[in-house]
Amino acid sequence: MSFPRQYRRTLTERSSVAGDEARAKILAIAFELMAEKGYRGTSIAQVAARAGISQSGLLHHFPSKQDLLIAVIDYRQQVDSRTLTDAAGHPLLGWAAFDALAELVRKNSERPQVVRMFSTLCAEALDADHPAHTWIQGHFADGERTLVEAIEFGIADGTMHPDIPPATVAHLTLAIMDGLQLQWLASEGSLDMAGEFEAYLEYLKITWEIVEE
Amino acid sequence: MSFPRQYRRTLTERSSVAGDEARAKILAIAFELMAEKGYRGTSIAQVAARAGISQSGLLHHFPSKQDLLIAVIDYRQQVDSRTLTDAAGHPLLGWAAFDALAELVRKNSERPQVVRMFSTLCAEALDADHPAHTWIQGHFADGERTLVEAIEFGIADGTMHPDIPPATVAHLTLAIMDGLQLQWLASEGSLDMAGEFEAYLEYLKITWEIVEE
DNA sequence: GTCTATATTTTGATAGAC
DNA sequence: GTCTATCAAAATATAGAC
Repeated sequence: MSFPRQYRRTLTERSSVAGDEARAKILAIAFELMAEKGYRGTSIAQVAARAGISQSGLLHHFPSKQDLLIAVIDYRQQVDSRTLTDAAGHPLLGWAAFDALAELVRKNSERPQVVRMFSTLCAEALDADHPAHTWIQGHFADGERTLVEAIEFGIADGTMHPDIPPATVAHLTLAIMDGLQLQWLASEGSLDMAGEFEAYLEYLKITWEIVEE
Repeated sequence: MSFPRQYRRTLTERSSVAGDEARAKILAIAFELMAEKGYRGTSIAQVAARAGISQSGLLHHFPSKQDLLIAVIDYRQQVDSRTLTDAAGHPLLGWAAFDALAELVRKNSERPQVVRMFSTLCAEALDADHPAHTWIQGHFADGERTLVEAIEFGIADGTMHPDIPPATVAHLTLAIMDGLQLQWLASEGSLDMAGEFEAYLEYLKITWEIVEE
């Protein structure tokens, strides 16, 4: 299949290599800066300066500071997606979901920037006036729902004890992840975040796992 | 015992009622505002306006924005002190320390402002350039040390299983507290933070408590 | 102890040339 | 697509009167 020449031309022009490179560079620097200083602590002038572009040059790609924030959040979303899904895109259920979380924590312990971005923006976005407030509420709600479903499957499955309280274990598990991130960042990486989470998972299995004999 | 008149006079003047009231009002409003918007998101003009005083009037009591932040952190420190100590000021040890934490979580679940202040400033202060960076590092280090000592006492005491890993359990317990706070704030109080922490404590005791027969 | 006035930067954003 | 020039508002802080 081939496009008529005028459409081909349009496509080429819209995604010019130089343009995308500039956009990507701005986005990467905004990500880094907002991870460290938050949305409120980051100015578009700082981002522009580090990206080696003028402030107006930046605003050509992202018309406002909020647009830049949205792009940063979207980028993080992409980086993390499919973590709790299998190769076919189906959600992981039962203990597989918890093992995937342990895998995610291990992955995160090698990218402080991504962890920092979440911890910083998450706390900042607790404020109802923050542009990412809705995002963070959805993030927590999604996390809880996903884990609750995974646990309910584990009960039905016969691999988790029927007395396990799904919502409580979901809350505690997500709390451990977020809380360990704070300690890990504050300790400048000296805390073994992945190891501690795996220890938690081990105790969880001792308490609630049902193993076939 | 009585002071010579000139000293008495000095003491009276230094802590004039009107002055302390203004200071206290400014402090309360700064606390509230920084809890919501963080240090970077709060301007001294906003604090002054809400306190019904001019910007310069505020700066008479707190010479700079940083001084205001330090006062806010000190104030929180006072509110929370003696939580892990008994009436005589001695540290609580063994399971008593964990029970005191559960009590603290229950108390916190009735003062969102205090919780919000910690969660917001904690994340903001992860940045090495933040004026409260040293404070937050000390906060985490203190928390870990206190809990590790409490657990080691419990082992020596014979009330905790000798295989309990003190540092890991300390990290997980503090992580649960901080992580639950984020979820609780994001859910606008609909999550039962105290109940979930007590559930965690129950599992912890099932796993590690040694009960006399 | 509180005020008005002011200085100096920095902020987010726009207009318009190239 | 990137720039310079510019704007209006907001920021922290100081000086000095009362």
